[in-house]
Amino acid sequence: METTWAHQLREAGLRVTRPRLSVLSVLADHPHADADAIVTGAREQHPSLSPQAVYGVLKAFVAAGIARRIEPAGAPALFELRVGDNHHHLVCRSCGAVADVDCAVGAAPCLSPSDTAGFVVDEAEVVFWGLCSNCRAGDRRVAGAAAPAQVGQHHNRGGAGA
Amino acid sequence: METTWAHQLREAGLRVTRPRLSVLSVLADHPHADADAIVTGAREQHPSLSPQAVYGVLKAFVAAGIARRIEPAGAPALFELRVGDNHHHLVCRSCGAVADVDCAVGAAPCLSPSDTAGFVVDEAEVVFWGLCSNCRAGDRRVAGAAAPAQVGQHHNRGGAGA
DNA sequence: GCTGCTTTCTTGACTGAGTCAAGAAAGCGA
DNA sequence: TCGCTTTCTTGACTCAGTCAAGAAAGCAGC
Repeated sequence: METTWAHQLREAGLRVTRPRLSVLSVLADHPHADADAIVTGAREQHPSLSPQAVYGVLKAFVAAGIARRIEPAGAPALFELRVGDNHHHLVCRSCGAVADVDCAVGAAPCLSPSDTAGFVVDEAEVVFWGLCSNCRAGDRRVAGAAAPAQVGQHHNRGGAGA
Repeated sequence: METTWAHQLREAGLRVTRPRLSVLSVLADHPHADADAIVTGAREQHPSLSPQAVYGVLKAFVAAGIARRIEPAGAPALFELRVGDNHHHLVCRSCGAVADVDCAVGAAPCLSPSDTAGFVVDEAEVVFWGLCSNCRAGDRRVAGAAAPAQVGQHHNRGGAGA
């Protein structure tokens, strides 16, 4: 496994280091982890890892196109390895869980705003807000509680709706 | 004009105060202003206004449904008075300018992800990233710059392109 | 128009996410 | 294995936004 990561890093012109491999494996396990969760996870393999190193690693990954940064309103940035396909996200208002959705309405649907106001659009980012199945069940009791907690691991690739 | 604002505030069950009227008029002039810009603008009418007061006012407005808060990735939150219609936004990667777009593909298109992964979706938020006409003109000189960089502080507000 | 209660604003301290910089450590090519 | 370059560690810092307590202002009733 790590051999694969190492290969990917080299492909991207990055050096292969323990922190980077740790971060990659955390991202593979937790597809929508925030920086803090990544630090925690990566420390299992590399206990001395500093948060700043993780920020640096993530920035390098994003710059190299290995990872993608998503920033749901009101929550810290999340990172995912799935890049290159134009997929979107479902975010739970209650627990902050994030799930992937393949492009919403057909081919590259979202790239067609009705009026571009002179903009040249190169990407459409869609966030679907709602409640995940867990919170729907729980929310009847808790009603509104549960802060924008972190990163449900629940992800599920939608079956290529497009 | 201000009479209208006052009326709207009362309708929403809020007291009519100078800070609130100032913020409302700034929002009317600058449809996608961030908190800082609002403070600056509102101080023209109310020089002693504190940033915290503005945060409080904005929070009250959002809670009352008078204003809406939008948070493009990598930029401070923006506020707009246009609420109640499900419109979306065009954001310029280079200067951070924001323009409104009416709902993208017909009726309430975006509310139909291909696979909801168990989520109950109640809102779809769409952000179109690209370059505004100003930056396209300028960018030919600056070339490669304007990477997925961070939505600089320069907002060019003003009528937001449109 | 005045009084008193309640909401709102001002002041100041604080939190959390993320950045910047300098020196130490580690990776890679020869 | 050597030496150069990149990356990591440590620590200070910025910026957006929140929290709390007391002062000021708005509104309803008289």
